[in-house]
Amino acid sequence: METPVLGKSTPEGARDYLVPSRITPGTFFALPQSPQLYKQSLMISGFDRYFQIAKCFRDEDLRADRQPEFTQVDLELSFTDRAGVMSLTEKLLKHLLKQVGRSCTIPFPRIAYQDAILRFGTDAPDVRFGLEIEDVSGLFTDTAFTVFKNALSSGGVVRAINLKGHSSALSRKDLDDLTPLVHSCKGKGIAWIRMTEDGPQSPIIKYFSEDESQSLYRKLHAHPGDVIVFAADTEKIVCRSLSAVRLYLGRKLGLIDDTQLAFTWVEDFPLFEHDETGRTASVHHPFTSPIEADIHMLETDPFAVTSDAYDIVLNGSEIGGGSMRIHNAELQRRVLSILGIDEQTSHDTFGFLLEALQYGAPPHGGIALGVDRIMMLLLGTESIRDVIAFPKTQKAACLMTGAPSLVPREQLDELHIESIAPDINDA
RNA sequence: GGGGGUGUAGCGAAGCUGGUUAUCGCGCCGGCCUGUCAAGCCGGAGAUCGCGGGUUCAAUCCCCGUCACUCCCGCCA
Repeated sequence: METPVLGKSTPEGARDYLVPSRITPGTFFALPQSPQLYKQSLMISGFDRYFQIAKCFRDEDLRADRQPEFTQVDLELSFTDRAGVMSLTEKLLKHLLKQVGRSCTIPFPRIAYQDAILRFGTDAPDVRFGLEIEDVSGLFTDTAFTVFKNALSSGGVVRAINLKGHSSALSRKDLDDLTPLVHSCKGKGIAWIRMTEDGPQSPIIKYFSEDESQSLYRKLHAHPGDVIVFAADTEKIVCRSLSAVRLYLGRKLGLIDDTQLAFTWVEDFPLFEHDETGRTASVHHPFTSPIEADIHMLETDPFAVTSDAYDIVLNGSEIGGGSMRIHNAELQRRVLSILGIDEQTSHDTFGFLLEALQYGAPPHGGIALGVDRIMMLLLGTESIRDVIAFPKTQKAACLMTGAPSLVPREQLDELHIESIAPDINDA
């Protein structure tokens, strides 16, 4: 099934690519960030299966694994559930791997979002190696060590990784080299303790009480030959920092088997989060269903509500994500209302969906898999642009054709557009 | 918007602390040889060292600026 590319701009999610309408002055189409609303409409209208190899567009800054136009295998099923989508996806990927002479065992392991964040510091964990993170905040509630004390008293956390048995492989300089890495994650620094036969060596150990040290070693099962690294800050910064440290050291210590394909499901995401301005936003998108058991606390405790969404991760890269969708108009209204999207805006933007839901929609859900990222991982390349013909540069330009480019003023006039950018009309 | 890296022949790279004709591989051109199959041998062309400025007797190398590409943070699923 194919769906339109010229669609409607929606307030949620990434920045849209806009296309001006010549026929209706002053109005714009948006290129799809995903065919989400179309495929749901198809389910509601009675198609029980859908798939599409879909081009998607998101006007955000680029990364090694991200460019603004990309390709998804987009699929949706009615009368299914999370297990149904997961099972289908696993079979699809297994089949795909077979075609290219690789293999995997299904079902894939699953990890809850909160566990992923705690143990790996990220919702896209690379599970090919250990070096897992442990929370040690509880051991330092009354600590004299100001760095930990300040982090904890302002609501932060102290977490650590025990680099078991790697002490001899890590010089003092190696440990000091972690500092700039942590700085790049907005962290203030990183502390470490080296466990030796002659006792712990560390610039910070002198600030710990005997109790603190002992319970720390017990909790982390620390023995001579180990090195413990710490971060203390807000949870977000600690996770980001230790995740970066973990990956860096995993590579440096040669712990990552790059012939391995380690798939993981990440599930039980929260339904909502605070966006940068502190407002309530969808973690996934506004059509994601909460799990049945949490619906009752949507209004009373929205941030505790778990969503029926799932991501699939391969070797530490998110290669797809999906969810069960809301198939009830009333529930959809409640969620939009919690997101602060007023009745009028809901109606103007998603009215067609709300109306369709009213006629009785089947339970449905699906997933979208990132084709470019999967290709990148299967080929072992380091950039998504290695597997895209005519890729965009980091400034989202096409070097070969020179797009984007200036256009003659007449063309703008026809589209009822006037540019405020300097020199734009001199093409 | 912020931080880091890179820019040397068509392509991929080397060039230590500034010092005579900027090096190597692949490719290209010419010749020789050859039962080819990623051939071999000999010879050759090809570089405003991203661009602009500065320091210096002397700059690919140091400094400032600028452009491009790239990695990361913000942003994005």
